[in-house]
Amino acid sequence: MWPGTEPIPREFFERTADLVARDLLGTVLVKDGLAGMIVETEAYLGLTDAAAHASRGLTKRTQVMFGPGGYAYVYLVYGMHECLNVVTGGPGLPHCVLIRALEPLAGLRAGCCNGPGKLTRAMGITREHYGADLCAGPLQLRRWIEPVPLQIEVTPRIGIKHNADWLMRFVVTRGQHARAGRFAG
DNA sequence: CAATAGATCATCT
DNA sequence: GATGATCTATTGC
Repeated sequence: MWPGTEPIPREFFERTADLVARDLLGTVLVKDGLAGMIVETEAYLGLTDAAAHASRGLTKRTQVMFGPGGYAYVYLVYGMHECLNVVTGGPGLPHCVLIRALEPLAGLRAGCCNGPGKLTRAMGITREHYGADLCAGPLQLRRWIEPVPLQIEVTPRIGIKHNADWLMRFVVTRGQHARAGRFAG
């Protein structure tokens, strides 16, 4: 399944969130028969970033971010939407990357994944996936064995109040369709 | 087409 | 008790 891709090693995630957020563009999120390519991410820089949940310290909700990278941080926003994040940084560096949009590759309808709350609903991701290992397992991130050329835009993050001028949002503006045919049939 | 309002609840103060 | 890393429908130009 998922030809042309491979699992992502944990070292990939154990870097600062800005680097991982950029490099996650073009990678593939898979679950059951569903797959989507990540085309929009945001970096949250832990204790040094007032916009990050982890900036207020270790709580029951944020604890997964204080552990090793490559695990899922899923939480509920606005009482109705779940958001999927990837833990990055590593122990002692509680960074994470919010997955904001996917380009459908398999089993997903067009327009279903252009938003952090929508993509979790489309893929059936809930708080039950809190702490799930994204390097291996049913909910998994995979990268292309052959690199994908992408044009990337960097902008401020959406919907936050603190550090609203930080350029920590990464968006694919070109190239996202380059590999879509691989999963088509 | 742009702006605004309402839904709805876990988490933290 | 207030708030929020959202989405959708509705209102107003």
